[in-house]
Amino acid sequence: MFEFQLEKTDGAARAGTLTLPHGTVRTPAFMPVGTHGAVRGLSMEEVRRTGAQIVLGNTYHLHLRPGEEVVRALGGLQRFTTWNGPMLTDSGGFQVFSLAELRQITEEGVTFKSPIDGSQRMITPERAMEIQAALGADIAMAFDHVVPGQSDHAHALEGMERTLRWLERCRDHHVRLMEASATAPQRLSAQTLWPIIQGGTHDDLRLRSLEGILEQGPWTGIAIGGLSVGEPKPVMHRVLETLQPVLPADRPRYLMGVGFPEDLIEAIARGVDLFDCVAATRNGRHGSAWTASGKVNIRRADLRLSDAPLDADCDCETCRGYARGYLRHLFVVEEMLGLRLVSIHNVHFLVRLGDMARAHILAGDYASWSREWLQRYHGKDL
RNA sequence: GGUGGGGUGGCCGAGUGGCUAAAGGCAGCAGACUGUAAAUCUGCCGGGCUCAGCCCUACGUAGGUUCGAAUCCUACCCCCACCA
Repeated sequence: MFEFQLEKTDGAARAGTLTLPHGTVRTPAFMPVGTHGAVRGLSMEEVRRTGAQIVLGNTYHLHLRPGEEVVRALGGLQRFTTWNGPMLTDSGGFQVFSLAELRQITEEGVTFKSPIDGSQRMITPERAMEIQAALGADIAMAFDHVVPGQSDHAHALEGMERTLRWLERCRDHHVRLMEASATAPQRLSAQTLWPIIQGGTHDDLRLRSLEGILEQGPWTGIAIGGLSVGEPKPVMHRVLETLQPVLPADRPRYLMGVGFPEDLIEAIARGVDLFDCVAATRNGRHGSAWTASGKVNIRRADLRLSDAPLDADCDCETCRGYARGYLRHLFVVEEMLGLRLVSIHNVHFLVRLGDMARAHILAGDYASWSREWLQRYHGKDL
């Protein structure tokens, strides 16, 4: 039920198929982020039409609202959201990083001051597993401790070791929950747990993190966390290169929170199979669109009379039907359709990028194709 | 015709003698965003230059008082309200 078949490698790049209870995912693949159980601005029907194969949800946010028991009562996240396909929930570990001012870390877990009503919420590794079990996604993520990209060795070590200790608790509790769930009346489908490599920008810590993870058991997939959190791109590339040869080849690798189109291209070249990132939808809402020839700010004045689609090479709903001049107009008048249309395009753009990469890995020409792709992308901004 | 209120940068709107090229907002222009506290945030926004500075032009119009005026005085023009 949690199988990964590696179909082809091309250099370090890989094409595979991940089989999950709710469907299969052909990799490399971009996973749109649906924090609150919705990919911001899009209907699940629209998400499907972008070609997305798997969608994320977030433990922290869904725990606060509507509460995991509500989701469980309504049939689990897949049914609740009408996505009905493969899903993955993030553990709330990223909020340890992004809500740094509102939380306190102890060995037991993390206390968050809810930005919604100010109430104190404790998330422990065990709680993160319980919440995710109730949400019922195919893949649950371990509760980790993300440190900023510029963290020194000592701080990165602290986060990495804590993540490792928490992983053990996550794993033990997850096993218990799955056993209990097998006989429970409100049984949701099986769920797998993925560990997360931490260690900041320090290669030795990254390797120790992976080593510790592999000691704790066989996993159906492994995630790389704590990247693109403020460190320079070449540093991220170096960390991926360090991990690539020692990661188990027969397991999918998920680079968390990445990324921009160029990041996908570079990370795929370094052996990554799965991605997620909020940039597609956030930038979409902010009027920034990705195209084959670079980034376009759709509010730009010189697009006023443009009759061209956002991206001439794109076959998404937005590009098939709408001109840049009209999209610009929608942003200028703050019509919400504009936010949605550019978000749809951006999500489709990354999904399609994954598809194209896969095709070229299968064809064995990923290196030359990606070089040309990057050249065109960085060439000029219009 | 009378009485009262008011005319400030593209728009709205602070400002009653120097610290005012003039608060703030809007509009406009440009940019940022990476496991979503984000349909958000940042910068520019009278003109010109040999630009951390300098020079023009500016607070209805014209004149005056003053070392110095968007701010005080006089006249005129226009707008609003009420009364005839």
